[in-house]
Amino acid sequence: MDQLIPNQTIQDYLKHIYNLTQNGQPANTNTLAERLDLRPGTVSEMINKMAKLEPPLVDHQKYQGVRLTPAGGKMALKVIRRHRLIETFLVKVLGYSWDMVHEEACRMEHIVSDEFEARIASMLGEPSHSPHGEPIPTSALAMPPFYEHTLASLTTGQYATILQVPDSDPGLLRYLSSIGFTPGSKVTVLNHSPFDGNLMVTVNDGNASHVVGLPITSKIYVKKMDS
Amino acid sequence: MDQLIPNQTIQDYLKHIYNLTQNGQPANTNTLAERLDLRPGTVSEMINKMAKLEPPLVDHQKYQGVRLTPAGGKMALKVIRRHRLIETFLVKVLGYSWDMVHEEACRMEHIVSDEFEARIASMLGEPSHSPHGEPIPTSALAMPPFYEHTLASLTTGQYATILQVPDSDPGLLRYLSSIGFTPGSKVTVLNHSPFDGNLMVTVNDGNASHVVGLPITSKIYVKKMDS
DNA sequence: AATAATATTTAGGTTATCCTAAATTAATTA
DNA sequence: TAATTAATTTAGGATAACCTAAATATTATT
Repeated sequence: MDQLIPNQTIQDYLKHIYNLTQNGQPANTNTLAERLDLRPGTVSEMINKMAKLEPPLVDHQKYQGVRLTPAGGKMALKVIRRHRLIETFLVKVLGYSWDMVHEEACRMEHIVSDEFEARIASMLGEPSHSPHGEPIPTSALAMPPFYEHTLASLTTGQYATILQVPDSDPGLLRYLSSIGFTPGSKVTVLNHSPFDGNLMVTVNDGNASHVVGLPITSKIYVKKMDS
Repeated sequence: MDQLIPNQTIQDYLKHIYNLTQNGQPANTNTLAERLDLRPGTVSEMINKMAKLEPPLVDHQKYQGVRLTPAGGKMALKVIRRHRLIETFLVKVLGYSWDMVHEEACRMEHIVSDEFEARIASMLGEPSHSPHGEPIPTSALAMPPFYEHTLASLTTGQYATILQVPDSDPGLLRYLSSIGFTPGSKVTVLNHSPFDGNLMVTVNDGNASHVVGLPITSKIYVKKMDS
């Protein structure tokens, strides 16, 4: 399996294409370029190269965006598994705070061995989710089902348990933990503002209430509870 | 400190120049090329570039070999510290066998953060030596003194405690542990053969004896005991 | 449907790191 | 010391991954 994994650059492309195609749509060049912090021309070139590898890692017809082939999908899941296992490892074993693990995992994911991956997974008890609640593909590269509902879909009076928060913005993660928004927390919507989408919520039935906007609530996945 | 560390290629040059200049002699291009698995022309070029960085990392006059500058020496020690800390971590925390850690450490040493280095060092109790007995520079980058005597310097009847074995050859490491040659073991020389340098030894006063040649004994450092 | 706006690709160029092979310098031997 | 051998450097090139800017295709708007 190791020898099938291509270089770091391509691994990053695979990860981002995977994320961008989760909605069923192909990933487009510009969005990919933005995520990778590269210029569109560079991405266009590399996509072409990835489509010509043997086996091809992506499906691509000119101007029509890009999708992962089965081979590309496997490799993407392998990288994602490593990333999330490493994040979990850094928090649980080395005591990192959850806002400091993403960057470190982004570097480590490309260079650790299968051995390292297997050892930390075993030490952690084959975890199914990262500290941010992101699902970890199994060692057979099966991805757990995605969560359906975001916090943004709740309305006044409803409550829910937080399942997953976005992992890559340290400032946001520090803010979320400061208001108690961590996987497992129960949030109750005191008020849903229909025009701007803001939610006023309490966490774990506490006294403090917080107003949180759509850019945040639309990226937090929850399990809805009866209300 | 982090921003002073140059890229992976240069880190590897620094490490090898450090090792090759321990005897007081400058490192020469061909030896360096061999260690780095590159062609001499490539090394010559890169040495030149490293000498022109600001601050320069190496001293070099044409045809006269290369030495580290104080800046280069610090960086070399930083990389060596990381390498040996990571080896220790892999053995002590993740349960690797000592023959499997070198390669993994060679990749990890270039990408982990100061944070990672500090956390594993603290978790391990600021270790002074790797599992192979190699000294670990302190966080202030002070290198413990080198060991003076190798196993090859013992003669018939002498005995000694093993302090350090070479870390990078997995096959050799498996052989060494199979005969009990690990740091802390006591070896007694039953016979020293003056022509070929072979030593016949027992380990920890056991029954079995082993004949070990110069290529091995000259790379194992020991503490001589009274004989 | 024609035009304007946007997205994508292509063309030509840069830099880092490697290579081989030729040229040069240093070291060794006759 | 001259000639030979060995080590080192230089010259010229290759490749991967990036860039900018121009060209082209698609999509949206009038």
